[in-house]
Amino acid sequence: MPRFGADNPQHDAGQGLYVRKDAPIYFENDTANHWYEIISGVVRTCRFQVDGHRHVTGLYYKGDVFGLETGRYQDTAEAVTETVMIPHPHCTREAPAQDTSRAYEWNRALRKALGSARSCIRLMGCKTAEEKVAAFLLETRERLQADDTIVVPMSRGDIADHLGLTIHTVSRTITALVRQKLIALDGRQKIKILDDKGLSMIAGEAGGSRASGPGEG
Amino acid sequence: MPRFGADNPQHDAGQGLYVRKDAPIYFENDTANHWYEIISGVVRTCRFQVDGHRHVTGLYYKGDVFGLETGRYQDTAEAVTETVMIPHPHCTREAPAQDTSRAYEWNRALRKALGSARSCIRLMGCKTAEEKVAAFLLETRERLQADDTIVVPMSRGDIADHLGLTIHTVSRTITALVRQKLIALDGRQKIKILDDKGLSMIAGEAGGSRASGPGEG
DNA sequence: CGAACAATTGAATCCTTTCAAAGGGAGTGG
DNA sequence: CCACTCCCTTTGAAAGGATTCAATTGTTCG
Repeated sequence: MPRFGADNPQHDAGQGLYVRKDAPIYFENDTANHWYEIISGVVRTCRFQVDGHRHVTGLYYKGDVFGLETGRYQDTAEAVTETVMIPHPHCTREAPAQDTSRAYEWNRALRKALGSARSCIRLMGCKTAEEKVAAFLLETRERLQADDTIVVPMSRGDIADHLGLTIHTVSRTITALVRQKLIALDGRQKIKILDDKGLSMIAGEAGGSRASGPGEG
Repeated sequence: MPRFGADNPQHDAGQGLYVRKDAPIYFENDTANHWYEIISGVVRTCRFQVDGHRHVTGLYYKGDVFGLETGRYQDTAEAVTETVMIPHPHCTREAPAQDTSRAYEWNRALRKALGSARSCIRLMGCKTAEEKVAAFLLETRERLQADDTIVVPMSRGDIADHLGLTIHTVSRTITALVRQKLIALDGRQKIKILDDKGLSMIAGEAGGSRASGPGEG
């Protein structure tokens, strides 16, 4: 079985690693040699059910980290766009966490990974297709650090497998949001957010402001 | 608004903390003073949408940790059963990570929390109600370290809000699994797993064995 | 034993999926 | 430069599954 992931026991730590669009980075059940920090580009992790269904378990953007599981990778990682990232060696039995700074680095990375996982859980907690897509758009804007216009880097299929929907439903839902004048399309990748609060409402979040709410000023 | 969580700035680190069934531990948006390690009992974390819907974002059992977010808690934590846990002080600006052993402790805790989050994501990745419930039962057995008979500690409502279903669907699905002779009920809490592999198949996992699969010998 | 709450079950509705087909871009080759 | 093809996306109609509404059954606790 010729499987070629970018993960390699001999990566130079700190060296930037380039992977092209759609290239695999590591496979589920491979020995986890490194975790990765994204310099530029987008990465997805996914799992496959026996019936062939794919579940995109995470999407990672500039500054995010992934592949922090110990022992063996529990997902497959692939580049969504061409991506540059830094591989960091994992803690192993032979090379345990020697120095403190290393421990702190892991700490920071683990916190970051936990945050990504939380985002994913929040997204999947939405019930209807409209809630999911609205939440996804808001989340993607935030993680891409984009303003009102998002250039969605992944395909409808990726979005669908991330949200637990079909391509068709994702497409229909986006169309519906356009018709409601909440967003506008420019090609299939560029999505402009027209009504922030409207989207937030649909997503089930407190409209627009993330803080403790209006309160009783 | 009188909100009384068990989280308290003055917890004695290392002291066991007892909370009764259904008691709150901390609330979303509270300052995160501690993270918790469960000695006995079960805890749920949840978030609420503006429409009132509840999403159970995590279930934690003996040995699990929760509440590791920095700054403010992002979920509300409540005891599902009466619970004993150990509060651990969070790293703050005033009291940064001084010593190495503390850093390692956090490391271990963060890894554990990441594992719990992964489980949750795996569960929510299931598409149909049957897949979700089957996966939930298998997961619960594992995390309770139970044998074939699970004493499910939470209500149908908790299960439903965890899986993104309604109480009705959960109930119907369980009934269906009983009819298929995959499980058997004894009261509403005791669930006996009759057909391991059958459940795994439905859950979409490779039947029973978790390893690299049959491969090509 | 009765009351209150949790769980189960039935029937109709709504939403998502499935099946089927058409539309639109990007890239290649003539 | 244009025509063609391939693949992704959009859209339509029918089918399937989960939710909602409504009511019953079963448990636990006072």
